[in-house]
Amino acid sequence: MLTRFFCVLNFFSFRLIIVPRSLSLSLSLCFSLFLKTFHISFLLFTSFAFSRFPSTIIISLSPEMGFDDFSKTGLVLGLGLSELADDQRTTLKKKPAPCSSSSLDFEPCVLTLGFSGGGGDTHRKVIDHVGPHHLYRQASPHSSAVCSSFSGKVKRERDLSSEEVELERACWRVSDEDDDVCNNTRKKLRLSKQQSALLEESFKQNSTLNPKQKQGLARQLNLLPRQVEVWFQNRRARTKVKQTEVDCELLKKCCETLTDENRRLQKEVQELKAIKLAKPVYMQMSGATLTICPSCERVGTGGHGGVADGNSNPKPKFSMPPNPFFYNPFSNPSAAC
DNA sequence: GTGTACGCACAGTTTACCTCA
DNA sequence: GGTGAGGTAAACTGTGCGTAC
Repeated sequence: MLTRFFCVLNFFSFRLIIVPRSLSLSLSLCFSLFLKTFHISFLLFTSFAFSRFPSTIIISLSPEMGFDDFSKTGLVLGLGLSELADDQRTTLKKKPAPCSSSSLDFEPCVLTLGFSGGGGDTHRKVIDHVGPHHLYRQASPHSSAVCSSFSGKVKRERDLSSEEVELERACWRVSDEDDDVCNNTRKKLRLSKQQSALLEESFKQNSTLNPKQKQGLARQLNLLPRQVEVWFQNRRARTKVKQTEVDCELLKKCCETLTDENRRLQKEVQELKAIKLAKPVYMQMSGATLTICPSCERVGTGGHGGVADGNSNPKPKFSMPPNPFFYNPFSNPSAAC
């Protein structure tokens, strides 16, 4: 229904305009909160939030203010309802939205709050973006990160039609830096060798940073504290992965050693069983101590020659351990591996 | 004691960028 | 030189935990 009618609703000083959705575009309703001199006027205007389009083009339809007024510095609060294309639905199914509408296939809530900068020096900062199923806290330090909260879901949907590309180009283009905002690209920082070396050095000293250290390091490296924080997080993760790989290799070796040991012991058991069947007299010898030579794996009651040979040797050269021996690779890894 | 807000660390994921066949 | 595969690492998201109020 919304796609077929143009509806204007007046509420006191507010004007709500519902614009028909065209092509694969979606409709969003945006609230603009303008801070003017000592009074606040609310504007309600519509915007198109193209379903395949990460940025929201806001068209001011206020009777009191034109687009120029809108571009003045102020707060912009946008609330959008965007209908999803089929492929987007598929994408979203990967991360099911608890509040998704099954019948309308609307992203139930797209809320943005930010500053609308004026003229050629716009400094917009999206504070929060409430997506269809979660709240994004926008903490990215870059101006290019203004749209980065959209980058996760929306960037996968960047196969825009030519029409939409043209519209995308028409979006806020204020400075070179903000081109990234329009293009919705996430520029990736590449740390210099010096920066990496210093970070590594700091990491060796301490794998975690307190806020003061973080600030100091960031200043020293000419980076943002957030970037230093992220680097340390990723570095810790890499360390853990490496350590896990080392542990895995160790366990593999232990497993191999234990398998060999098990094979040897089973063989030993078989031999003992065979000896028991062949010479049951051993078991009838009172006071005799059954011993095994670990090197030649022969059974005896005393000396290395096996059965006591008549020479009274009070102390056998080898004997079974008094208690069963359970190997623990963790308590004694070096012995087995 | 309980609820809330905040900060931090971590696991997992995404993605820009690089290397190499 | 162009290209795709795979790897690396910066950045992001969600979650859990501790702490202060």
